[in-house]
Amino acid sequence: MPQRAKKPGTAKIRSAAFRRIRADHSSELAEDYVELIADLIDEKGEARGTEVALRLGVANATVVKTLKRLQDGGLVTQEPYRSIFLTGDGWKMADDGRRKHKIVEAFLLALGISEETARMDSEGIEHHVSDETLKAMARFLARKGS
Amino acid sequence: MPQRAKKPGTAKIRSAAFRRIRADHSSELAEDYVELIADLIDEKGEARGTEVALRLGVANATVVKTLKRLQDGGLVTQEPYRSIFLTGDGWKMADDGRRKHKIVEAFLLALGISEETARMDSEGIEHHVSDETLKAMARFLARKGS
DNA sequence: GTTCAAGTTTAGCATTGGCTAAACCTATTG
DNA sequence: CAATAGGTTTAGCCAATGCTAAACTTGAAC
Repeated sequence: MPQRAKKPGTAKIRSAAFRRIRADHSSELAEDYVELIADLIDEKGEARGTEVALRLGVANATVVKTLKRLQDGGLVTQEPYRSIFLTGDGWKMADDGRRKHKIVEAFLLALGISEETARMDSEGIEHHVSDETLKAMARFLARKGS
Repeated sequence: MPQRAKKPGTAKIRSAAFRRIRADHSSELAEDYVELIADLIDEKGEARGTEVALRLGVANATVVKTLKRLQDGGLVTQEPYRSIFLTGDGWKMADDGRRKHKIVEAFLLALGISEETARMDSEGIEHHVSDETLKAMARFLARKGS
C-alpha cells in the first residue's frame, strides 16, 4: 500500500516546527499578560487585576490564577488586594514583546492592511515570528520608509 | 493615582483580538491534524495514527484522543485499528489550510527569509492570518513575481 | 466609625492536550 | 495456522486555562 516518502528529512523538521509552536503557546499567554501589565502601568500608573481581565476578555478568577503562575515564574510580584508589578524579567519580556508587536503591526500596515486588521492579526502573529523574520520585516519597513 | 485613559474604545478592541486568538488556538490543532492527514493520504495513500504522531512530535495516545474529538467534530472518520479518513468538511478545512500555508510560506520566502525559517514560521503564523492579510500577501507575491 | 459597593480571592468544576504503561488487535512470517 | 512484532487503543495521570458562585477586603461616603 504506502509507497516510500520522497523526502526523508522532512518529517523531523516538521515535527520540530510543531514542537516549537507548542512551546510558543505556553509562553504566549505570559507575554500577553506582561505586555498588558506594562501598558497599564505606563498608561494609568498601575495595573489592577480587573482591568487586565477586562482587556483580555477573561474572568477575574482566571487572571488571579494566571498571575499566580506568573509570580511563580518570576515575572510579576503582587500582594493580596494590591496592584500588580513586573519584575526585572517581567519588564524585559514586556519590552521585547512590545518591540516585536510594534514591528509586526507596522509591517502589516505597510503591506496595506487596515488598522483594525493589523491590530488583530499582529496580536496573534507576534508570538510566532522568529528573529530572522522580524529582522526581514524591519528591513522591509526601513526600505519602504526611505 | 490613575489618570484617565486616552482612547476609550481601545480596550474593547484589544479584548476582541485576544478572544479571537483563543478561538484560533482551539481550531489550530484541528487544522494541523487535518492538513497533515491530507498530506499523508496524498503522499502515501493512507494516514496512520503512528505517522501522524511521528510528524507532529506527540505520543500515540495523544493522537488517538485528539482524533476522537475531531471525529465528534465531524472532520475525520475512523474504524478501530484502521487508517484515518477525512470527511467533506475535513477536506475543506485541509485544503483551506494548505492554501493558506502555501501563501504564507511563499510570502516569507519572497521577503528573503531562509527556507528553514520560512517553514517553521509559516506553520505558526498560518493560523493567525486573516483573509485580508492573506490577500495582501498574495498581492505582494503577484507584484513581486511579475 | 459603620456601612456598602466595588474589587479581589477562593473553591470547585470542565475541557484540552500532553504523557506513560499496559492491554489489545492485525498481519506477516515461518 | 501459531507465534510474534508492531501498530493501536485504553486507563489513568498531570498541568494549563477557562468558567461561576461564594466569600472576603478595602476604601469611600455618610
